[in-house]
This record gives sequence, C-alpha cells and structure tokens, in this order.
Amino acid sequence: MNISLEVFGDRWSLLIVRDLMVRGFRSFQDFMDSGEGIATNILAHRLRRLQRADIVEAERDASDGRRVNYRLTKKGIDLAAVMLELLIWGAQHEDTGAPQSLVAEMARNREAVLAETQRRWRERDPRPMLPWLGGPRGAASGSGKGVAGDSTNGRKPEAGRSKR
Amino acid sequence: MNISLEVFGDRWSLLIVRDLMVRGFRSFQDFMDSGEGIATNILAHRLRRLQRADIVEAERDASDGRRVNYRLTKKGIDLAAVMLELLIWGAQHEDTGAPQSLVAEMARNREAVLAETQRRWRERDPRPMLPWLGGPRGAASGSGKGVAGDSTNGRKPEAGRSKR
DNA sequence: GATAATCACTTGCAAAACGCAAGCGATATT
DNA sequence: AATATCGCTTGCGTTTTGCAAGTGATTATC
Repeated sequence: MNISLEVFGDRWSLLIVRDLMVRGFRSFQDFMDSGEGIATNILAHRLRRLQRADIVEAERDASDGRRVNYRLTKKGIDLAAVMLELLIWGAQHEDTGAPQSLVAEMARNREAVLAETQRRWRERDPRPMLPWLGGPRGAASGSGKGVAGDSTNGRKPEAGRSKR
Repeated sequence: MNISLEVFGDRWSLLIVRDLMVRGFRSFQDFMDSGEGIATNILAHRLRRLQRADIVEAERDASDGRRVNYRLTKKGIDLAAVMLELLIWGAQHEDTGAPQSLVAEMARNREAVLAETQRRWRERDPRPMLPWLGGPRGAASGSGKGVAGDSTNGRKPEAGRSKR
C-alpha cells in the first residue's frame, strides 16, 4: 500500500482516475475545462506518471491528430472498488454535493455499480456515471438518474460530445 | 471526494490511518519507529490535520503523562472499507509483501474482515490485523495468521507492549 | 534528589514540488 | 494563408516537504 501511495499520494492523481472512470473524461482539455483547477504542467506530469504505473494509457485520436485520448487500463479500472468506497465514505462523512439517496442506493448495490462501471469501460461507453459531477463540457450527461437501475439501453458509443 | 482528497491528498495521511487501523499504532513514537521514514514535523502536522477533520482523536496516557494516545474516531474507522479495497488492489497489481493467499481470502471475505476491524476498534483491542506489516515495536504481532478466521479469543486488552 | 532518558513535539534551513502565466510545435479549421 | 485548437514545456515565485537539531515536560535511574 505504501507503493500505491507513491502513485496516489498527491492531490490530483486519484481525481484524474475518478474523472476518467465516472465522468467520461478522455482528453487533456476535458480536465482543463472541468473547473477543478489543475495546472497544465501538473496534469501532464500526473498523466505521465499514471501511464508509467500502467493505470492509464494514451493514444492519438484517429480522426484528429492533435487530440490524445486517455483511458484507464485494466489495472486502472480495478480501482473502481476503492473509488466507490471513498465516494460512499465521503458522502456519509463529508459534505459533498452527492444526492444522499443515490449514494445510499449505490452503497446497497455495490456489485451492480461496479459491474456497470466495468461494462462502460469495456464497451468504451463514454457516458458519465455520476450525473451530479457533470461530464466533459458538451457531453450529454448520463441517462438522467444515472447508474443503479440504469437499464436504459441507449448503447450508442457516440453519445454526443459537441464540436471536434 | 474532492473534499476527502484535501485530507488524504498527500503521501502520509492514509498511511497514518492505516497504521492506526491495522497495525495497532497509538503513539507518536510508534510511527517514528515504524521505519516508514516520516519526519517529526510532518507527522505532527498530519496528526493535527486528521484531528481537525475528526478522523483521529488524541488523549494523554493516564499512566504516563508524556505519552499521547492517538485513536481513530468513528469517522476514521469507517475508512476501513476504503483501506481494504486499496489493500486488495495493491496486492493484485503492485508487488507488496502481502501473502497472496491471505489477501485473496480477505477479498472473498470482506464483510468479516470489516466486522473484525471494527470490533477491535470498539473493544480497543490493540492487536495488529495484518501480521506481515508488523505492529509497533515490542508488540506481539496478532494471533499468527491474523484476521479472517481469527476466532482465537484472547480477548485481553493488555496484549503486551513492552517497556512503558 | 540530582542526572539522565524518553516523549511529543517545534524551529531553522535547504531542497523539492506546486501553481501560474506565457510560449511552442503540430494539426485542424476558415 | 491566416487563425484557432490541442497537448504540452519552460520560467519563476510560492508552498510544502524533509532533515537535523533543539525544547519543555515527564519519568526512570543512580
């Protein structure tokens, strides 16, 4: 676990993983526009470190050569369980903006939430999981209520990021 | 979760919580002797911050006025689920010193592990949970194999820290 | 009962990490 | 051809970290 903390032991790394995992972020720009206020040099550095740790991988966008798409690896998506517990803890003990009822439902339904998270990852479904966090600018947020009871099978990979 | 990261977003805080939770640490000295290499000023600062966040509480030792005993609060012990998932993730993906078989068993047995963790906290049972991590200097490590099937009811709170 | 240890810190200082603003090269749009 | 966007890098000042030494209070030892 000491080793884990050499990767996560800073203010941004876990947040980056979370945004990739549940907010549907993919590009450098997504992070810059998210309002979280990470600086470009720090973001670049963290992304590189996460790549070295085999938690994130990068690939140039096929249809736009400027853009780089970041994505979690298997190792990265396996952090979902940690994320979920941290989210639940935060909702119980800190004053986050998370709707109580939804988090409670997620806590009751861990397995389903994790399964859905991994499904979206496997199928490259870019829709954000946690509506109240907001997805990348110009993306239609998930299916309204979001996860945990989400069987609205929109199923289309091109969920609508605006201009590119 | 952003808020959580204002408390955990550094290299040491989570480690401190873990040591209080699973290694049976209580005193400033326990941390200094643990070989993890945290500096005194940083440790003091982190402990104060964790106290302010109501994750840790401190109280002067009744029988030795120099000593301060640190202990997790309820909010602190509720981090056990996060810890456990992080431990499991680390064991699966990083090269920790954790015995694979034991971690696998913990993963299969999450509820029991969490229950036992909270039991030890409630009953102030100071025995460390994770033998391979080692408890505070001079403490008899947990009951051999440790948790997850640990029904050896030694049950005595004074498990034997050496000189004091 | 004076002396030495131990404990939980604090202080000073140097090194590293961080954050901001500006700039840069490559690609894409107009 | 000119301009905009994207993913960075560079410089520089501020903050955080780490190391070593020291301090005051309490306890153990001679």
